[in-house]
Amino acid sequence: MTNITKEFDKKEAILNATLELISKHGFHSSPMSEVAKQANVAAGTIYHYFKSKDELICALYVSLKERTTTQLLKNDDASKNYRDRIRAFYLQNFHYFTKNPKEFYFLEQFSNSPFLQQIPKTDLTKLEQPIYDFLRKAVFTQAVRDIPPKIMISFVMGSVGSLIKLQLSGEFQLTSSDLELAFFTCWDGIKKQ
Amino acid sequence: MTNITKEFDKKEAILNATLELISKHGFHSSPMSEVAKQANVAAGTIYHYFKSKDELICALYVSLKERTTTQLLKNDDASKNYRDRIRAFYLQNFHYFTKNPKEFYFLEQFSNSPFLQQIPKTDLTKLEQPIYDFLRKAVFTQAVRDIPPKIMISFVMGSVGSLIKLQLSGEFQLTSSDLELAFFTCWDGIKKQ
Amino acid sequence: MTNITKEFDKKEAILNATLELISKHGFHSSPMSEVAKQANVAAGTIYHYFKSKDELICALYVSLKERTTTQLLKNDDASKNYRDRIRAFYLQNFHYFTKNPKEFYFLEQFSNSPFLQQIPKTDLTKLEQPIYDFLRKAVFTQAVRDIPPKIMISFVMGSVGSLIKLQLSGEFQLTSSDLELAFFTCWDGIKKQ
Amino acid sequence: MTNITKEFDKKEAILNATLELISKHGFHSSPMSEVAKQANVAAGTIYHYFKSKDELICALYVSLKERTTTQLLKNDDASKNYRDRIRAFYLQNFHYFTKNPKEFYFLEQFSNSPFLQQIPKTDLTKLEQPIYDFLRKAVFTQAVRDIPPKIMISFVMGSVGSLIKLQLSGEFQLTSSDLELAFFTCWDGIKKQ
DNA sequence: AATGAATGAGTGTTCATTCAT
DNA sequence: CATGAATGAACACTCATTCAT
Repeated sequence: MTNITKEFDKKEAILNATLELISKHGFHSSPMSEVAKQANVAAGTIYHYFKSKDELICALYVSLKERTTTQLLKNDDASKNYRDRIRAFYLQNFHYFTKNPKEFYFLEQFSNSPFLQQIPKTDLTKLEQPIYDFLRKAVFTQAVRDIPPKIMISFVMGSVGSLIKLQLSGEFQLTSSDLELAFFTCWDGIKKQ
Repeated sequence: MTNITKEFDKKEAILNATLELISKHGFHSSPMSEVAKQANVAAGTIYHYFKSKDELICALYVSLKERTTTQLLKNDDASKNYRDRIRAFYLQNFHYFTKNPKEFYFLEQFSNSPFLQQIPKTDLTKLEQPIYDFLRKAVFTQAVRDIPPKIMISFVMGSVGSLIKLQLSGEFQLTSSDLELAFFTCWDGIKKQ
Repeated sequence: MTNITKEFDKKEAILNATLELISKHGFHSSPMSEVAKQANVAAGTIYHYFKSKDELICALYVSLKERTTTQLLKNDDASKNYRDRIRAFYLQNFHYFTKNPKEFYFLEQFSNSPFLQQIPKTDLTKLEQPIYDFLRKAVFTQAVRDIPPKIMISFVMGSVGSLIKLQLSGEFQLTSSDLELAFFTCWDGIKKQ
Repeated sequence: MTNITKEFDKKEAILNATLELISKHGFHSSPMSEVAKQANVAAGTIYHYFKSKDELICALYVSLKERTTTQLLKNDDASKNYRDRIRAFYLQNFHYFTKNPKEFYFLEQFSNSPFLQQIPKTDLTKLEQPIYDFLRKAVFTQAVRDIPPKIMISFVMGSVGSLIKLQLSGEFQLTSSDLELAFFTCWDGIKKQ
């Protein structure tokens, strides 16, 4: 048990160190030796858990994507109407990432980089499935505007992602009523007209 | 004149080569030696025009940002109403970047990377000024919903950017009616309610 | 023990290689790649032991300075009179460096170069302390002419250094009686008049 | 005439710039491009006057050596006795170089570097001839101790050179009586005993 | 499993030198 | 004569990865 825990700790420590460094310094400027230092392990140890730097980075992406997806939907209450459910999702999205900027920065960097192509399409689909299902169902149950689900998702995620960037950039501090207003703007676009 | 043209050509060739490589392979995996090869110049020549790799990349960002900003607004017709003007901007945005994916990929990578912090805030403000002015005026003239301009811009740019990514990802080909629908979704969110 | 020896050997090998090359070819014309080759290590290995080329060169200077200072005084016999002690020091100086010309060439090059300024003053003082103490005591005990010790040291070291250069230049082979004569010349200058 | 003057000026400017840079930064860290900038000429222009960097550096050495040799002997008065003539030479040596530290630093760096080997032996001999002759004659006329002239010169030049270094190092400011004392020390060593 | 010294290919950059103008 | 853009070999240094311990 101790060993398993230790191993777990070590792998986790490496992933955390990678997140820490890449979110701050980018893929380049995050050498494995620094990751090792930050994780308090030897450089060689990383290669017990990950075949290469690329694989480490991709593993971190997958792991974060799973975690954040769960987090974004964790307050979802299927008994409520879609307006409230989407509102909760929208606000949770904003709050989770503004409270966890490292994860946001890493995910943004990754998904805008050629690294993304290293993740098999099927894996990507699976990772995005929960959110995709959530919003697609809203479309299919005619709770929102009749529009291809992919476009709907793209619209919602793009607008809230952009809002998070605005907040994290520090050039504009959103109040809770700003946030409410932002949600209205989104909702008024996607609701059944 | 010949000299000016030549110099211009060489600097331009380096910038183009950088765009080509980084949009495809990322900042890492785009060594200066490859940039030189692609631009048909000697490695050392790059350093006549740019002090370092970082500066080259930043210069490319500024140059692209200026060009694309102009492009996005080039069809703007102040005599029309804001709905039509914003629609034209929205569609032009989509068309320009889906036709110039390299520029889109580069700009996305750059603005999600720590490189962005190397651009002075004042320069960034200046670069975004035209689009900021355009949309802010829409708010101030009460042509659209009364919402902080920064949030409005973030909303519009985020949603269209996300749409461009969807199209470029290849997983969904938007028809022109899809696009029209997407604009409605955006417009219905931001119009005066 | 094996590890310690090995590590010691490698660091030592790098320092020796550096001495070899710089004494022969100067700071420029002694690339790190050549140092690596000469030391039978990989180029990168040098950077395990030294942060940069400058630091390697400075470390070599300090190490040589310590070693040679010890060597120059190793035959000193405090029970003898100062004339004999200084004579022994003078001759030992000549013999040590004419037998170890690489060390002489390196030290001369270094201490006449801007590199010297990279060594903190306090470190320099400490390195020169043993010889300074030796000659200063000769002044203070009134064994030699009453003259500021710094000037005395400068005089003695300058004259013997110059003699070593003459010998190493190959344009004049000093016999042992030449050497004795040279010491007389020095001694007659510094002795109590 | 204008052209000749100009050319002269330019060559001189290049030599001065080289002296300036190398005395301060060493051979390495004195790139030709900097020399050109400092001399207010184009990089290519240097190659009209000097075949290569090495040749430029050697030419500077020869030129400085000629100039300084003349300077060191310029106050020599053959009508005086050798004690006074050597004293004048000794003091002039000290004063000239403490007032022209760049020349001292350059000459020291050069003559302790492998560059020296690029100067043909015969040229070196010729350059040192005036001083050699001066001191050799003192030996031959039995004005000073009977000692091989080479050793005598080496002794005198070494001791005064070392004194100059002491002064320029800033760690000891010699008063004029210190200087006088230093000369006594030298003279008492070389005078007829 | 874990280490971290060692590797060496590869990187960004420099700089002596050339040559078209 | 003079320029300075252009060259590209060479340099200092980095860093993902390996492997003996």
